[in-house]
Amino acid sequence: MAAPTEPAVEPGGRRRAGQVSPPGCRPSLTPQRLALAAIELADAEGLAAVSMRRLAASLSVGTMTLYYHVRDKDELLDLMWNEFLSGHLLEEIPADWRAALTEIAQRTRQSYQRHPWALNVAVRPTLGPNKLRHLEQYLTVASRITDDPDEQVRIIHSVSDLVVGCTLRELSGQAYRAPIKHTDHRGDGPAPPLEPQPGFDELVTAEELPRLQALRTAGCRLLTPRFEHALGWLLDGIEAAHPGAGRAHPRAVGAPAPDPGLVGMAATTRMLPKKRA
Amino acid sequence: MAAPTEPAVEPGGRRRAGQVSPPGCRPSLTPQRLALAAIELADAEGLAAVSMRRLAASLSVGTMTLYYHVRDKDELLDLMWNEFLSGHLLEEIPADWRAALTEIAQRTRQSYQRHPWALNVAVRPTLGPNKLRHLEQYLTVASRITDDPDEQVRIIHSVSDLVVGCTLRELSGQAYRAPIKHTDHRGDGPAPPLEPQPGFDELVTAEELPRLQALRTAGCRLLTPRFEHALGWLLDGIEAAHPGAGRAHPRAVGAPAPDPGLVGMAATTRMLPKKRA
DNA sequence: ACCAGTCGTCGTACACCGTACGAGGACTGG
DNA sequence: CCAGTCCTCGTACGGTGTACGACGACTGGT
Repeated sequence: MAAPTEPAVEPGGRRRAGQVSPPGCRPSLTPQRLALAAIELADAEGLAAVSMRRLAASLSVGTMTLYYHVRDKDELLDLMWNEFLSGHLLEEIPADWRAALTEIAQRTRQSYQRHPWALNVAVRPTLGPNKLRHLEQYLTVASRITDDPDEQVRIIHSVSDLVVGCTLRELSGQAYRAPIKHTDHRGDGPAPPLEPQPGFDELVTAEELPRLQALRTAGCRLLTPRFEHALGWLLDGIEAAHPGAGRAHPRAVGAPAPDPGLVGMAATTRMLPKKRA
Repeated sequence: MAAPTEPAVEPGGRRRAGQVSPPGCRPSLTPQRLALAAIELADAEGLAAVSMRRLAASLSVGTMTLYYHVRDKDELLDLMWNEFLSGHLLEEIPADWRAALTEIAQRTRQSYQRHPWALNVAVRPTLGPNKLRHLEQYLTVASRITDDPDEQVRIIHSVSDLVVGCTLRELSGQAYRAPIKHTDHRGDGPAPPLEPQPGFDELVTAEELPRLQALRTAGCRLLTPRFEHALGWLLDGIEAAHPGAGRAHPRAVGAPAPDPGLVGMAATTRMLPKKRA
């Protein structure tokens, strides 16, 4: 309507469509730059610090200027999420599928640990280009295990679900706050000051929670970060379900071992790549 | 200082301590009632609708009244979280440990599906009484697998991590929104309207993402809800690592099967409880 | 040279949020 | 009668996301 050239802006849709920028233009403010600045802010002061005003100020720009490059704050979060996901990508994928899945998983975990705010964004993700690239890497590995596409998806999801769940628990656990008291219990004193594992010791009342009590007396910490065990078990299960999958160093599946704990360790150590293609 | 009786309120600590209520008192407004009303609100209109004003209005009460029963909005969220976790508790725990873990996991999933807002709260959980009860149930099962407390904790975490990760993906996936475009790519047209699996088809550019492209042409949906497979694999791995664990119906671990897909199904169907104690 | 139109920036204003502060009512024990 | 506690709540402050429209710089056509 308004523009003589054809594409430009369609009325109901996005604001700027092409933005291919006639050669000599230096777009000092791009959606990506916004996302990067927002990530810097979130890394430094948490996701709550990422407000449009703060972000604009950190870019020495008016608040409403941001809304020219980004439709919503939601879109800004999507861009942050997409940029964040670039940290999940491997440059090179190991040949052994167990090693490869392990490396992708650990890369993902490191990525989350570097940017803890991403967990809050992860609840509402969009399918961005980096997410697809990440899936592509996962799929590259899964296709070595089976040819069934549905099974590939199941494998991918199971691994990435474990990674996300574990990372979420660990990261949120390290921010544990003062606990709430037993509701349907008479209050037992004015509550002592907090321990390093806050609330755990005070809340476990022994007679109602015998197993937790036993755990406590055994000196077992509830917040153990042993992620490799879980992944090892899952990969063991996947491997057992796909005996035909080519592995560099297959082992006898289900071989009995004297100590159960050592079996878990064995599965874990085996995850390290023993050989490159 | 101010109070003649001893406990009452200590200056630096919580506001009300005992609130044991001399018999005939009907405390029409309790923290739990606040939490329940907030949950009702969140179920109906999402977590964003839970503001102190809206909640107070839904209780026909002044906004600041809430702050007598609750220190923060954070404390309100903690109470909601604790109340939400009561939905994870089983009345009866199956005798078979695989069946028990499966039932706890599925109960947890159902709980999240009923209250999707809980995922946003899950990022910052506190150790409330219901969380402890939930852990206690998990531990009851894990203690049948191994006597090593650390290993028990590892087992519990691996299962619950998988559950949380999977649930998070599923729930956030069913709220997929319009995707963002490839950033470092020339824009390819003004983007068609959205499909039921939004963005997936448009973004997969074939030459850069061959595996995803193959998945797409195979008609494979990316958002498959097959949670049982992942849990089956994980439990297979745990079982293989603990051959001594007493099961009602143990099977030959790692027995080769013709079709890998069917092995997964076999592991899945086996999870159903075959016998009660 | 002029001018229409787009690009990019931004000030103001509005509704909503969490909550600090303090006033005030109801009830209770001395 | 009074002091004290429990409970309620109105007002106000600083924060948020963003709709709206004004404003300058640049550009291509005439």
